[in-house]
Formats: sequence, C-alpha cells, structure tokens
Amino acid sequence: MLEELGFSRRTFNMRPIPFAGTWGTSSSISYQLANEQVTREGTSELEGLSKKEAKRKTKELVGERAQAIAEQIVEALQAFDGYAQVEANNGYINIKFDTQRFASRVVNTISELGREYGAGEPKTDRVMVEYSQPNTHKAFHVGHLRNATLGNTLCRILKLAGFEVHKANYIGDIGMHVIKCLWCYQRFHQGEEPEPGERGRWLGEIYTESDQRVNLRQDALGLLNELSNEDPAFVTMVDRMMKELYQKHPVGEDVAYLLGQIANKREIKDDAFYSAETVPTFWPIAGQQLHTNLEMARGDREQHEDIEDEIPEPARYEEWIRQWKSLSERIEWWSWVPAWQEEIRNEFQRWERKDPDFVHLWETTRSWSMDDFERIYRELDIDFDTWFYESEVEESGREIVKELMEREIAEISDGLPVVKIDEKLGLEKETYRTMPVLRSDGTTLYSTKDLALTKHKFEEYGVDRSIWVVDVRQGLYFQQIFKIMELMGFEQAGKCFHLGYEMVTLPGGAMSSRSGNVVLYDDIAQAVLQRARQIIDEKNPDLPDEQKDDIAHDVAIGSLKYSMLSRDNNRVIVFDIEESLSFDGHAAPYIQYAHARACRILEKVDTPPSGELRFVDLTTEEIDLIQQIAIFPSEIQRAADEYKPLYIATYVYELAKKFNDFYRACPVLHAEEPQRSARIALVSSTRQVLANGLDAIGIAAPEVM
RNA sequence: GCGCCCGUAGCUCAGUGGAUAGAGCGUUUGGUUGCGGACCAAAAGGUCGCAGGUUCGAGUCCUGCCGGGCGUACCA
Repeated sequence: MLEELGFSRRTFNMRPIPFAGTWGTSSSISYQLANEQVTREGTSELEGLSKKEAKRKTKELVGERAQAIAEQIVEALQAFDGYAQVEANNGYINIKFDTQRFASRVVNTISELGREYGAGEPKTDRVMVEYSQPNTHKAFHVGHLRNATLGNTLCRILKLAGFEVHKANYIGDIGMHVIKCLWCYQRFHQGEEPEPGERGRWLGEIYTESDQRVNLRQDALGLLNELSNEDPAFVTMVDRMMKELYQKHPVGEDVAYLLGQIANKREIKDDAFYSAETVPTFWPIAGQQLHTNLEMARGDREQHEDIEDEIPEPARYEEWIRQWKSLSERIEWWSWVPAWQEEIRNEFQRWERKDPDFVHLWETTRSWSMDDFERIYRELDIDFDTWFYESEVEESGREIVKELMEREIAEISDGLPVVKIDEKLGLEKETYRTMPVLRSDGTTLYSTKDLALTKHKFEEYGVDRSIWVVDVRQGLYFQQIFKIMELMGFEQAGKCFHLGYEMVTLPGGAMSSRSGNVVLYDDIAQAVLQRARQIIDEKNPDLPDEQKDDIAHDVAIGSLKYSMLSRDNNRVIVFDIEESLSFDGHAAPYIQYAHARACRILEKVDTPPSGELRFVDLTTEEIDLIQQIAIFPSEIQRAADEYKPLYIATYVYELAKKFNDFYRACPVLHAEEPQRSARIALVSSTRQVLANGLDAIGIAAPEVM
C-alpha cells in the first residue's frame, strides 16, 4: 500500500492510541517517512541558518509533512474494510477498531478460556529458579519475604507464560552462622528448650546473642571510631576524658594509645591494647561525655556560635547514646572475646569430624528452624519442587576444589585455595578478581558449596536455563561462580542468570539482627493480620468467624506480598510498618475489593446471559476496561521475558482501577437489554482476569471481604 | 581506585524512543431516593539531579559530572 503512494515498503509499527475512550491502534510511521522526504529534498530552506535554527526548522518541516503524509495514507486506507474509523491526527495515523466486534471477541475468549486466559504457548525451555534460601538457626525477616515473594511470583509468571519451571529452595543449614548459634546454645543456654512453635524464633535470638558476643569488640570500637570522626566535641574533650581514665586505670600505654588515636582520628584497633580492662573502664566516661555533648547540642546554640556548624544534631547524639547504652550492657564481655572466638573455631572442628553429640544437636535444632519455615511457606502459599541443603554439598564441594587444584584452575595463595579469575581469563583490568574456595583451616565456604550445587544442577537436572533469585549485593559473587564454571568447561554457565534485588531497609537504616534493627516476619504478619481482622469486623460483622479469619489472612498476606512486588527489584524498599498496616490506595486490598465487588454483582444475576452479546453504545469506561483485559496475555509474556513481576503487579492494579471507574459509571443490573447482558459478561470477564492476575502474583482473590 | 544500583510532585513510587510525564499517601473541597464508601470526583503540587551528545522526536539511549546506597580474597 505504501508503495502505491510512492514510498518504500516497510512494516507498520503499531501501538495503542494513548487517549482514554478510544480503542484502536496508531502508527507514527508518517514521521519516519516525512523525515526521509525532508532529508532527501535537500536543505535550501536551511541555508544561512545557524545549527540550532536549522534543527528547529527541520522539526517544523517534518511535523507538517508528517501530518500531510498521514492524511494521504488515511485516504488510501479508507478503501479497506474492517475498521470503524481511520483518521490522521497530529501526524499520527489512528485506526480505530469496530468496538462491537472486538469487545465481544475479547469477552468470549475469556469466557471460553477461564482460568487459562493469559497462558502462553508452551515453550520448550526448562527453567530452574532457586529462591528463598533461608538460613536455619536465624530469624526469618521481611528481607527474606521479599526474596520468597519475588522468586515465587517469577515462577508463577514463567509457568503461565508457557515455560516448564522447576522451583528450588536452598537451605543454609550449615556454615559459620550455625556453628556460632550452637556454640552459644551450649555455652550459655544448655538444656533450655522453648515451646514448639517458638523454637525457630528462639534459635534466631540465640544466634543474635552469639553474634553480639563475638563482635562486641568490633562494635564498641566501631562506635568510638565513628565518634572520633564525626563528633568534634568528643575529640576536643579527649584530654579531659583521658585524665579521668588515667585516675581509674593507670595503664599508661593504653591511655596514650586511645588519646592518640582519637585526637588524630585514626582507627582504634582492639589488638593494640595491653590490658583488657582499658576499654570497659573507659566506656562509662565516654558515655558521660556523650550526654554532656547532647546537652550542649540541645542548648542555646548562640552560646557556641564559633563551632555551631560542627556540632552534630541532637538526634545523632540520641542515636549514639542508644548504641552506647546497648553496648554498655555487654561491655564486660570484652575480655572474653578472643577466647570465645577460639571456642567457635573448635566447635567448627567438631562439626568437621562429625562429633556424634554435635551432629545430634545440629539435627535437632535444624528441625526446629525447618518446622518454622514450612509453616511460613504454608501461610504464604509458596512451595518448591526441590529442596537443596548446604550440608549435603559440603563433600562434593571439597571434591570440586580438589579438581580445581588438579586442573590448576585454583592455586594456593596466602595459605588457602583460590581462583584468580582475571588472571586465568587473561584480563588486564580487574573484573572478576579472586575467589577463595576453601578456608585456610580446610572448612568449606559458601562458594565451595555453591560451586558443587551448580555442577549438580547442570548434571542431574536437564535445565536449559538457571536463575538465582538472590540479594543484589552478591552480584560479583555470582559472576565469579559462573566464570569458574565456565573455566571448568560447563557450557551451561552461559545460561546462568542472577536475578538480583535490592535490600529491604528500615527507616532507621539497614536491617541487622545484631543491633536489633529488624522486623521479623512473624511479628509483622501478626500485626497485619490483626488489623485486617479488625477491619472485616467493622465492614462485614455478620460473617461467620471462620470466614472472617480466611479473609483476614488473604487480605493481610496479600497486602504484605504486594508491598514487596510493587517496587522494581533494583530499588531499595524502606519498610514502613505504619504503611504496611494501611490497606488504602495502591495496595492489594484495593484489587481484591474490585474482585469482591464483581463477585457481588454476578451473584445477583439470576440467569446468565445467553446468545450473542451485543456491545452497543460503549462508554469510555467500558472501552478502557475491555482494552485492559485484552492485553493481559501480552503483559504476562512481557513480564516473563524481562523477569519482572512488577509489570503484573502494576497491571492488576490498573485493571482494578478501570473496573472501579466502570462500576461507578455503568449500571449493570439495572441496565436495559441488550446492554445488561453485555455488561454482565464484561463483569464476569473482568472478574476472571482479576483472579488470574492476582493468582499470577500469588495473591488470593476472596469473593467477599 | 574499580564495579553495580538509585536520583521523576511535600512523601512513597509507576512510566515499552512517540501525542498534554502519571498513580498512591498527605493537604483542601465535594459525592449513597443506583450493583458494598476498603470506593469515587475536583483542586493544589514538576528546571524528570546537572551539562553535553545521538534522534524528526529523549524521563527513556550514549558520554561526563554532582548527590546517595551497595560490593570489592578465607561472612552468607
């Protein structure tokens, strides 16, 4: 057709018309054609103009020409049948569909396919997705929730898009964290055993305590170092503080060391002290000074005009004092730390030689955590086809290291086997760096086990693609793993993909169980459930209790999941507890509510519409809604192609919004025939797509709420 | 140093090289002789971090800079 008009042949690149209430497709091809014409015809009009003016003129000419060409093409298109209307607008060619015909086609398709609507053609690729990977002996917090939700949703979308999906979990049931936890348990909590149901959480607390014990020195000095660097008042007062310290604790070398390091803002190191009493003795003095400084920061600033800018905000002092207080409770641990670290190393050796008592304790406590995880997955409606365990790949990990050494891919450096990846690849610029594959004492690292597991996945599972849903901070780590697999000659390494996601932080900063700045899944789930239940009691007091519980669960969990999915995965989520308890606006309950509303209408229909549907005099709201339900399958495909559950989270929200617009503007049950039947069918289709869409992101669609 | 990510409305965030950059929260003012008000409408709110470049056309692609976060050999 274009050739007839004297243009060269090309494909029309169509996209939806971006105006509400119109339904069809548009093309900006006229711009491309106009540009070619203008360029070809030369630049006589542009002569003598500055570069900027020439550019502006060109833009103007192209714009005019585009409109002319669009009109020309529209003229030619009028001769064809099948469109309701064709028009040239603002240089674009808009082809509007016959709404009646397309509306009934979309609605009929959905009604035929039902739960299958949105599913893609079966694909040949088998995809393995590894996600969740919680550590036993540690608490499950909202950061883990992001991973589990993202991974599970990705699996659902890939499956719907037509891929054969293999869901894998990889439990961190051994490693330094487990050893630390069990050391602390035996040393300080021997024989204690909480109620079933609380045991997993309790173990997590033991782990935190252990971590605090071992890191006491590091944490205390961390605070002092921060104060040296960021609180000028603290540094100024260091002489007076040292005088006081010297009176209480006259180990001259240590006092001089502290004085020197703080005064010169140099890092204080814990192995530089002669006496283990120095820091614990200094601690109350430092705290006193912090309180004095806080008073000063709060006080009349005019009195300190000379250093006004340098004094930190009172809020910072409050935070420092909070940290100081928390550390004060355990500062007497200082002298124990080296011995404890030694004990933990010994504990690791007990595991290495499979000491029966130790293994027994490990098995028992491990199952406490596993019971918890299984309960949480049930609550979240998240499941797996395969469960891998770190403890199962330790041996094959050692073998793979042996192989790496024999093949000279790995070498000994500083007393431990490492792979110098850049060197092996002949890269000049540092890219993959060096990866240690075993500790110098022979114990296995995370990398040791992951190499073995990856090999296992390649050899035992016939997967074409393998995806790891893991925190983005491990980006370099996975590149290293994949490169090492490549160096070993595994072709599949090219089809490995690390789907990274950013962390979940709290308003007070990054989550850290050691500092107590953490939101546990169980706590937040309970709070959200309670709130959901409370709202249902208000909105729908007559429902039976059991049903209320079910709905509260669907709404609460859905809401939590949605908050994890409605942000792009490479964006940090600042988890706000207040916000997570609000069910208004852009959140899962909004979408679920639309679904419940649709169900309500359908419930009141006595006889379902029969015969051919006639969509006459469609309103803007109806057209927008029909368009939205029509694009569901392509949205699924797009989300699967790009590994972006976010697209579907956004999509279902938009759909709910459009349904609510429709709901307000278009009476259904009170409409006249044939409109009534058509609208009932549209509500039914919309309900189906809402349900399918929510299912794709793992969120329940209750019929009543 | 090197590498990755983020910067869009007061706040939290969407945005597939294409038409007038959109939601939610918050603020102000309204809406049920209609199928559920967990809803809806209106108002106010923008140098899309800055500067170049590519393009007929850039929030979107490229380069440089600024600001923030993260990673960078025996944690996972």
